Amino acid sequence: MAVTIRDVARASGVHISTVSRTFSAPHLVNPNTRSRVLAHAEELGYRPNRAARALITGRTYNIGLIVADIANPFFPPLIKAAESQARRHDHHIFVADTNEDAALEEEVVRALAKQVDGVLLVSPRMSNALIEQLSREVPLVVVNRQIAGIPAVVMDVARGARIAVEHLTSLGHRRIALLGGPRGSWTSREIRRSASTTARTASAELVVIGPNPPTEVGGLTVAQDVLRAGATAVLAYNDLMAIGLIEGLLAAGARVPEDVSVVGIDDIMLSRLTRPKLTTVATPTAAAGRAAVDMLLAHGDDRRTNAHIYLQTELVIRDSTGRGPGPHSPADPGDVIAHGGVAS
Amino acid sequence: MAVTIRDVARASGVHISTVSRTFSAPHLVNPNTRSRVLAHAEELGYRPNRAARALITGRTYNIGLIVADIANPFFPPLIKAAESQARRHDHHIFVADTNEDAALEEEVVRALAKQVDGVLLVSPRMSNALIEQLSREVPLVVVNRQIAGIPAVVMDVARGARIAVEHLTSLGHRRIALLGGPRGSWTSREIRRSASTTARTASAELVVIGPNPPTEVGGLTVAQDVLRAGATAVLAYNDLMAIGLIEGLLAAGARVPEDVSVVGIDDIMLSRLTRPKLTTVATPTAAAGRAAVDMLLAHGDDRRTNAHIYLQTELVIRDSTGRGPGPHSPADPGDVIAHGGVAS
DNA sequence: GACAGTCGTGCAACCGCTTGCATTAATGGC
DNA sequence: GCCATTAATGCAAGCGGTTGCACGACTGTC
Repeated sequence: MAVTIRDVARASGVHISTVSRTFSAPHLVNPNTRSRVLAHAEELGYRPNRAARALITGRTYNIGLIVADIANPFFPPLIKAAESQARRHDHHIFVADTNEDAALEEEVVRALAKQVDGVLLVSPRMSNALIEQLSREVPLVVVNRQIAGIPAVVMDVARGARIAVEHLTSLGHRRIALLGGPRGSWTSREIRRSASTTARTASAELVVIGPNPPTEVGGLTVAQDVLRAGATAVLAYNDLMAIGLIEGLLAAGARVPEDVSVVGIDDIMLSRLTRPKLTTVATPTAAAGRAAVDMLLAHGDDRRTNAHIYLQTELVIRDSTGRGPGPHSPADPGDVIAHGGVAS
Repeated sequence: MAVTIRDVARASGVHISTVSRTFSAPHLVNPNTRSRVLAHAEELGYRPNRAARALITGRTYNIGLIVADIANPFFPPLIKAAESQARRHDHHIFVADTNEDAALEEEVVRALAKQVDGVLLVSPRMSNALIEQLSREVPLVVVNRQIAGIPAVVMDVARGARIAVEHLTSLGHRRIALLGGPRGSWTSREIRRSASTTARTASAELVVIGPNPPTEVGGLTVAQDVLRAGATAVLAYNDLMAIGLIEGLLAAGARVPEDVSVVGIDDIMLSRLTRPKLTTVATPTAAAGRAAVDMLLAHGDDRRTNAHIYLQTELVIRDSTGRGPGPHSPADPGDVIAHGGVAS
């Protein structure tokens, strides 16, 4: 049915190895022969069968991309960027969704391992030990996680959280709630660590609420907890939770930002469109997707490198944050950036 | 490096064909042998190489999923549902993004054709003729398009558009703008056709503006055109455009819905969160993703079937629509449904 | 004109697995 | 106790490519 290398060879009157070389080692074949073969290949609509090629070369030209939840708006820009970058290098992308389930992550990596050149693990929920083990079975690049010996692309959320908390304390907030993310999230731990340190430095209190599911509902359901805790400002694990929280706060009769200030993280598209518009820490998701693909393709088979790429985050101040009860200091304009560049 | 069928055969003391049958035709092997082989396979961490299997069986257990724009919030729920349904049947999903480019669609289908069992073409921008031609090279299921002989999953946007326009005319709107979608979109044509007929029946005027890019910016930039056209109500090709339009209208000093009513299509997550909350036609995207996968797996190799699955759409009335200048009739409560079920 | 070097091509093994056929052993009917 | 079945396994070809090696035809050198 499908046209194979043999059909092209027959049509061109050469051996299949010559056809093969025409595509994978053109310099080895006589220019005349080459153009004749190419003409026949074109005419017949021949495309090399990648699976067959992979069988012998070991390179599939496929990449696995594993995310916790495709429908979480944080991921699509990353997926899109990764896919486009991969295709630029003639690779295809398998996308898999693990529903925030660590066990499923492992299973999917294993299932994909044989048919990809590597796997991009975005915001994994697995343990470090398991990731290290898997990286022995298939080249891995993790995004939003730091593990010694595993190539990684990390967005500097620690800095983002610091600046967000500084923003809040400078507005006079003295009691800040932190909405934690899902269990197993490295990012969530980083945020917590950094926010905690920063709050202490500014002699503000940090009340941690969580872990929570990283969704709108996750934010909505803790609105009461936030009010009960007496916090006048909140830093949420991500924008979705922040937006859900705002909904919950408004429903409970609290005003945002007059009564409670809310800061999200990620700067998803949504955040510009809600009312009030969300103040948030922008993370360069598209850049992360591209960088992760580049890293995977660059490192190829030499696993266990210490290459880490750091991407900068920035505070985008919109309408969901305002004055708190305490004295406020003038904001440092250097930290406020409207549109983000990327540093490595 | 990787463990192959030979390693398992050696460990179990049987021929590789017995190992092969243990996995692909278990009834042909003695239960004792089978469990011994399975034990050794498990111990060694053996997983059959799918590429090698595909080479001989012709089945890859992979599916291609091609969308115009992963970052457009309409698609992720569909991708997520398709991926999960595919995995339920032990298939993996290649996701490709074509940036709304018809030529790229063709290229991607061809590139993927050899390594998938079929391709899901979601909201394709290609011509029917090209789709028919491609369907001869690889099994195809189209979503949101009707082509004779090609299996399809279509959301009944015609009915959705009809009910949306009826909603507007019953509120007293007599001059309605329709924001068209991208060139090549079957859905856009369906909406236009249906809206046009419905408007005529209600003796309202329909002003078509477009084609437009199906994005927030696409809606934002035509706000002036809408006002200039003197329309008091708008039906947009999708929610993203509707939301952009509302932004544009508000920026231009028009109130929504007091001065202009706006209806979107899709009911993306965003639409519940903007202010005003968007009235929109809900399309069952997740169900479409599942149905498309089921269809592809069911039809297998018998291309050219006429199987079409129709999914129902529903009007969700929120806050972006209100009274128009003309006389209004009471809304038909039967058409107003808050949460959607799915019919086939 | 003999010889070494280069270039272009063919040959055949092989990647990991499936599968039709052959082979062997065990079973049951008479 | 013999023969026909049936069950379980082995054998080997082949899926569509790639690649090390061998070989023949030129080329240039002395």
